Amino acid sequence: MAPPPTPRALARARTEESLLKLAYIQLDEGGVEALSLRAIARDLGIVSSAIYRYCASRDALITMLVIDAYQSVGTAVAEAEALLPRNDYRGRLRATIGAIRDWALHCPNRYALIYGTPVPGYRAPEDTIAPAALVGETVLAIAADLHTAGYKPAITQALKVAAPGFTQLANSTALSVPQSHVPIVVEIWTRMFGIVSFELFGQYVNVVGDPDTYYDFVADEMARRLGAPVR
Amino acid sequence: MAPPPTPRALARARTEESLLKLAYIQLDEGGVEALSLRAIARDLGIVSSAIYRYCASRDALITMLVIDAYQSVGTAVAEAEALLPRNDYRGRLRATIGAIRDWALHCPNRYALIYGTPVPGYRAPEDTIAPAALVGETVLAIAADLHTAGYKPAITQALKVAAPGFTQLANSTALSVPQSHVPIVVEIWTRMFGIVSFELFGQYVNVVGDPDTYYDFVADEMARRLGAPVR
DNA sequence: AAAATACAAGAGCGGTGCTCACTTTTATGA
DNA sequence: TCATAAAAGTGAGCACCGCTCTTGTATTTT
Repeated sequence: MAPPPTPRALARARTEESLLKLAYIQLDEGGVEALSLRAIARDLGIVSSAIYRYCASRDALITMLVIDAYQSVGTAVAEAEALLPRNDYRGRLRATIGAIRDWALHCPNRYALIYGTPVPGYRAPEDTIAPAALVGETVLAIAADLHTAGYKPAITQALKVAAPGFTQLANSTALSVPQSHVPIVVEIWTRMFGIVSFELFGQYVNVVGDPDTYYDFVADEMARRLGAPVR
Repeated sequence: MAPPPTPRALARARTEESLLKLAYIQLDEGGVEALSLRAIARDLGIVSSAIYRYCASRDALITMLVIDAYQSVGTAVAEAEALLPRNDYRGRLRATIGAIRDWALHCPNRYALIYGTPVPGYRAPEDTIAPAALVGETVLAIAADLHTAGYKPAITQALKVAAPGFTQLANSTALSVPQSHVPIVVEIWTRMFGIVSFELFGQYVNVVGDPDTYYDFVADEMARRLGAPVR
């Protein structure tokens, strides 16, 4: 079925790979703004106009990086969270936010790319939706396990908050989370990135003196919020 | 004491004002990326190099806009929150996050400027610290009033989270908030911007179906978190 | 009135994204 | 096998950007 790849196809694959690698170097070193197709072409040993054989536009390049970044952080989170015993709910939450944080500190510009200001004029294409849901899925799984184990969050009112995406996710992944818990999951999911963003974007400078302790603090709060037993 | 302003000084003041006005138009219409000193010079009827008489660099321009934006949102929040009865804590929290949200939706690019990705290479100068604290001050005041009124948040553990900035703020403004409540204030303050950022930056697309209800929901949660009586 | 200061102009440097006409290389089907 | 089509690469060019530097002019200040 698969015909042997022609030399040209191989060369293209190599070039595309190098292109992405160079793009990441630029991104990591100087943020989105530093992304320059001309510079990539130069490093690729190619004339500036030839780069458009491999990349329709600067925005297209950014989209590739966005998707890749979502997958990267999603995987990092899933792996970190998977290391903990399933019934250590607080630990799993701590691992989740900790993995987000570590990933973000490790490649801040990639984090900013997906959780910071959307790049101007750039509308996220459909392709980014699925990978963007990865971390939410992890949180949802923790909530589902809690529910299965019989732990209940303190739902003090029956506010019907429509959360179509997460509800759909819960259904499609066969995670058993009651409808009424979904907004809480959205809340927790939001809080995780809110905290990491504030730390990374400098809002915590002179505000939070000891981030590690603070992360422990908020992880406990999240666990409590979801009804998990806390040490 | 004030010598009569010379014609030249008047002209300069006028030019500086127009410059800022034009900068805001660019910012509002196209985001930070659209900020172009050359374009401003053009609109100002001035040659491109002459703009540097009024603005040391593009970064300097951005700094002006950043400070102004912090003050703008801080004022909007303070005014909205001031309208509510002092003992309607839940309402005050709702008004605070609501004002942030309204302001952000009204001028999304200004919001992104201060709460989104820090602009590349740009380090926030000292001048931005004070105005950046305005919203935090409002939240702190609500917490202080709650404390004075005898309401207590559920502090379940004596986690010592250093929050120098807020603590200092509490002292300097003579707001009576016990040390142990400060991390909770930081948490609430973070949550507010986390939610607005997620909405504004598109993370809630296909996730939160009804933002208004969701904001009501989270405001209740914040009130409860701070120990306020909820309807 | 003279000297110092502020403002404006214009040319220029090196950089960007992107297009277009063109040549060269590679793959494929008659 | 060989012509033809498709893909890759070239180089010139357009319109923009931030920023610098020199030169000339207008306004203040001494």
